[in-house]
Amino acid sequence: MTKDFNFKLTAKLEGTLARSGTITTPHGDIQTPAFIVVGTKATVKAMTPEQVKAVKAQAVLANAYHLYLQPGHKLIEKAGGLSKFMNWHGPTFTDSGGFQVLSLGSGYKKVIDMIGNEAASASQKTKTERKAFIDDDGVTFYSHLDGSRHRFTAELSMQIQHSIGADIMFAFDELTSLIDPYEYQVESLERTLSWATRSHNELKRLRQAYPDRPYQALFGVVQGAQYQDLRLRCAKTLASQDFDGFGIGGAIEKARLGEIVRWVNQVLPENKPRHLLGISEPDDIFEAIENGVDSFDCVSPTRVARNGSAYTYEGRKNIVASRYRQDFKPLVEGCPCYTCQNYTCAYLHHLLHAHEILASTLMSIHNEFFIIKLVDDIRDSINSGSFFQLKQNWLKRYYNHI
RNA sequence: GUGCCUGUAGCUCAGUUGGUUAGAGCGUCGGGUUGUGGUCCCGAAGGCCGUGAGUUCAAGUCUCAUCAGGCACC
Repeated sequence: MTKDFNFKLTAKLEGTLARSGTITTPHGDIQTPAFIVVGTKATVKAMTPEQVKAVKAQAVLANAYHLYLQPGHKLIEKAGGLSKFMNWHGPTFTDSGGFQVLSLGSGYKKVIDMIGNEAASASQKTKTERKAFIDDDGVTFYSHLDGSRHRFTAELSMQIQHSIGADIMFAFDELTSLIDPYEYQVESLERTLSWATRSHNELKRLRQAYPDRPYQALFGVVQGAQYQDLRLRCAKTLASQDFDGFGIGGAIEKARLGEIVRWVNQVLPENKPRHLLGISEPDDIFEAIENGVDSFDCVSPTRVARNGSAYTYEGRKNIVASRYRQDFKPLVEGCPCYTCQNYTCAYLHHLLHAHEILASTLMSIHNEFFIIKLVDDIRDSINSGSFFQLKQNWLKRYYNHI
């Protein structure tokens, strides 16, 4: 098997950990820093692959848990792999399903924000209704689709991801929440590290068993919550193993995101890519890139789009609000995206109120374009040395509306 | 003309043998959404309970009258 995966640095920003580069995969290159679009169930919600391409997305990230339950990873394998199945011909990622350990487990139906506050849940019976139970060997959970019982282990996650056939896969990990105590974080980190090694070993076995498959890269995932000793131990341990790159995961307090990412990236090898999982707020993106992150993925652009919010240079705007009823300007004046080139706020406001499905599509096109362009602009600024100028101007306008 | 049924939030309706400040869903208005459990989460505004009398300590609820809509019969 040829290893047609690598990462090449293009430029580094003096005095920071920021860098630009190129990730090469069997399905094409990714210029970094890059925003990776999320397509959980082998579709970027409400968007065709042509539209995904038109917003300049370089890669799509799908989810092993969801595809395992529906339509089943074996079916995707039979279809010729994720890329062919969903008609997306660029690079693909799959997440391991580790996130669902939290979202179906201790975090089930709870709102746990990035400060660590546990907000009131939709259901008061959270504790008794949780649908995932964790032990050192794996996670037992109940399908959100039909209630059937399943069990994930590091080995099964790798088998699923291998069948799905994404270019970049993540090791099976446990995502803890900010409100878990230190003792639990330690216990959880042991599991994540052991699962990383087991994921790696299982993949080696699969590579030998299927020597004709294109190379599928594996990223180990750094956990450790907000604790420096845990983050460092995790990053060092993973760095000493032969991963192709790294994910940085876990709930991270917004105010400490840059700091935590810096600890990790100072320890991880410079010549391998680092992906920050689940982040897309503009200030977080600047912080992360400045501290050495190469790629991101996040559901936010499409999720908030479906609920009526649009990213603009002056912050996020709720287009459902009545002030847009007769606003005949585009979401962002001068924005070259398909939505802004052809539609007004008033029309989008109407579609949202009428619950027309085109609203989701047009809003998603704009939001994905906007966040991807932000990251692309940051990449250019690293290459040209104007990163701090861009950061200051951009964030001032976005958060202070100046 | 006679009999019966129905009038409660913008809409569709709940409201116990009469008993605190009359509720829900939808809609409206505002906010939220960070490795997605595809129409989600939080909050707010909005009612002289058709109208007028009466019974009662107390009426959306009981009585009478009246207005409006519906059904049936002559």
